[in-house]
Amino acid sequence: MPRSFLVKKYFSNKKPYYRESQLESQTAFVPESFPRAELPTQNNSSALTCYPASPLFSSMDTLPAPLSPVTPVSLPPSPLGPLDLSSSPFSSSGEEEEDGGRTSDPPSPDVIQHIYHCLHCSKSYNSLSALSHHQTSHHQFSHGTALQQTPSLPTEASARPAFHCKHCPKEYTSLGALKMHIRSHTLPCVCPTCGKAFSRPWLLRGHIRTHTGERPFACQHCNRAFADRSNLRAHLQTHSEVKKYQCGSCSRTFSRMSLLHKHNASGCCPAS
DNA sequence: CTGGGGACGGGGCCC
DNA sequence: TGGGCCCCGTCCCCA
Repeated sequence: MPRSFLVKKYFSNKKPYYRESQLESQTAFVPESFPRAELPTQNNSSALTCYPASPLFSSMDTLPAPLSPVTPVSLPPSPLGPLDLSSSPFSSSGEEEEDGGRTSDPPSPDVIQHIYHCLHCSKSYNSLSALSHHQTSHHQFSHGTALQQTPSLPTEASARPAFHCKHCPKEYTSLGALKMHIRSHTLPCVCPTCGKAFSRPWLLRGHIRTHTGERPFACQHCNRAFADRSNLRAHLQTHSEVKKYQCGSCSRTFSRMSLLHKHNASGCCPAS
């Protein structure tokens, strides 16, 4: 089960897998559908090239105190109006970095959109007033019901803000989560050896181990060592009599979820 | 086909 | 608030 607690996934869960052939073509691992995720290439020859403070996020860091979408008063048309992410280096021209202070450019509400969801139904609105207007219909309706556990009058607190990613359909309940997610599109951390880009520095460090051969995670039970802690954890399962993932039908255990899935797919548990 | 390893993505937690 | 790390998970490859 994915641990995507905060994200709604509307499309395939298939994750990008970067083949060796893609590594050879350094542009291949930047999905073309995300044109902003262009790799900074000029500094690739430097030691460890990572751009955690890319102008994109600098822009986001300079956000005014986040205007809560549930603020009951004077909600601007775009809660993130001053935010201009279009001036990121991932836009068509990095020269537009200097554009950060310009006010002529409209904000980019398509980068981060605040959507006000009705808690009573699935409808969404881009303004609190529209949501409030809509929710009056629920208010009127609830008067005729016996439901008393929730306030019949819609409150601002019931308007749940959502932060939408421009690059994909995902939405998040916090700006921080969205910013973290956006890194998976911008891929600011670039391997100096092969040019492969990663969303986070520690992912890059793990990748660099594939070049250096470093394996800091040693198994206590055998002489194997791993570059990745998760792989060590999976390996430790092989030393266990009773493995972590158990078939619900035959009680057979497996070291990995994927093996259990394969087992189920093979027909042991057709019902489940 | 199965089991295991390699590589990596991503959200949550902690500092 | 952001970075580092943890944990869980997936996908692919190979023996």
